[in-house]
Amino acid sequence: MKLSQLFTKTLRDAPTDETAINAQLLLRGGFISKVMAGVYEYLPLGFRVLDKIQRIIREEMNATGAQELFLSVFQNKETWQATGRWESAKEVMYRFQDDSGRAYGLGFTHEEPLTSTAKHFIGSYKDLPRAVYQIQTKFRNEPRAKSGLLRGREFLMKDLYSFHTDQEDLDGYYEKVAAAYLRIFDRAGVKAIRTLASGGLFSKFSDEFQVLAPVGEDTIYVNEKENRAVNQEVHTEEFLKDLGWNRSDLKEQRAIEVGNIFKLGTRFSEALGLLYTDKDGNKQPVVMASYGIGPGRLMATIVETSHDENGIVWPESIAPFRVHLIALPGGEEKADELYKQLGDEVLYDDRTDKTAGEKFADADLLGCPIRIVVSKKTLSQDSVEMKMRSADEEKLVKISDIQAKIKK
RNA sequence: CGGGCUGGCGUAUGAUGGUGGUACGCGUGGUUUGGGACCACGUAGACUGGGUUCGAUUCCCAGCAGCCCGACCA
Repeated sequence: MKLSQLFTKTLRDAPTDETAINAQLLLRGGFISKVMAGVYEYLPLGFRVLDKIQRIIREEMNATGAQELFLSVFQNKETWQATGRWESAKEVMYRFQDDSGRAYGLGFTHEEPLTSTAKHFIGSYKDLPRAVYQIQTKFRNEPRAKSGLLRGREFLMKDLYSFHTDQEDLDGYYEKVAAAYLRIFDRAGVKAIRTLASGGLFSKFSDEFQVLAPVGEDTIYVNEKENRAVNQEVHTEEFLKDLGWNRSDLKEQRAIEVGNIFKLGTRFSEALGLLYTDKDGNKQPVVMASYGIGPGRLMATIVETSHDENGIVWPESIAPFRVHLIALPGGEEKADELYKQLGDEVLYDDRTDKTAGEKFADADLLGCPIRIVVSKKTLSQDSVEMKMRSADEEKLVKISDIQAKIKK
């Protein structure tokens, strides 16, 4: 991609009404655009990052045996009434009527519609287990949207749902997904800590995946030896005793919840009549679990945990481009040539009306892992300059060696 | 939902109860280029409603919007 052709531009100053680091840097870089509180658009650079995050998630979800699908945003009242959540969730669910008076909701989660759909296909123990997931826009009437992409009213969610004959089968798959989650966060360049938390409406406990950051909304108590934690909500003497942990071993930290997994039991299957026939011919409710990750929140979390005073430092796996190529005077022709050779993962600053300083500042802000500068100076030594975004030092690399140097 | 702060060109910011500047951006022309260029000309702005006042962008009230703290957070 040539910077001279890019849809967006960078901003020298961050808008003053955003204080969260992720919002400031992503807005300045032109990764996202704000529509209203808690509602953001993903622009080309941001969309590339998001796409890479989603690819990682899809790979790991598919590896657990889950199948991708795509449910509807529109929710019908009757399905939600069956579980009581048309009423109990009315504060978080956007609801409205069309001109004929028919009521609709917008999905903030999909247990109800999916359980309802699953009834068409799951009727026997032979149909179990199954796991399906989607990546979709959710709507949630947040009383207080905040912190850029971290808490929005419209946001992306990867939601996975699994269906099992019994608790034991569910437990096995649940642990498989927990391991997949840790791999996802690791691959995306953040250090997530599996954290015990309360189960909300669904169950006694749930597992959250928390990334330490001052902007985080959660307070967790980290057991560094085990790389586990408990959420403040369940930080009680008797609970810690059950875990065999001492309060003195735990460190209080602020953290961002990037994932959450729940054992749902039979709450939804019973309410909506998702039953299967077991080997003995008896009807049994299907045992379910659900598993969420917010790709946009994850993107924001990465910015919160990986930046410096000049801009974002993207992990290689999810950077919008692998290489940021800069042409300085005298290097234009050679830079054009390199741009054609090096392929799709290059953001090429071919602008002729910008100074070197501005190009460097933009490269730092946009945060691609490898910066390559081509100028008269470097070409006089038959070289280009190469600098990693995460490092301070640059070095000269012979033109003939570039291909090999930027390979993963 | 309770509390606080804020509301001005696209962004940042100065001054101001008396016809609104500056920087960046953007446009045109020219000169430039290794860490946020230079010159000239041009472009573009007071959230909405009410009140006080001879006169309100400025003061007051309400609404709306944004941010922050708290509550809430399948």
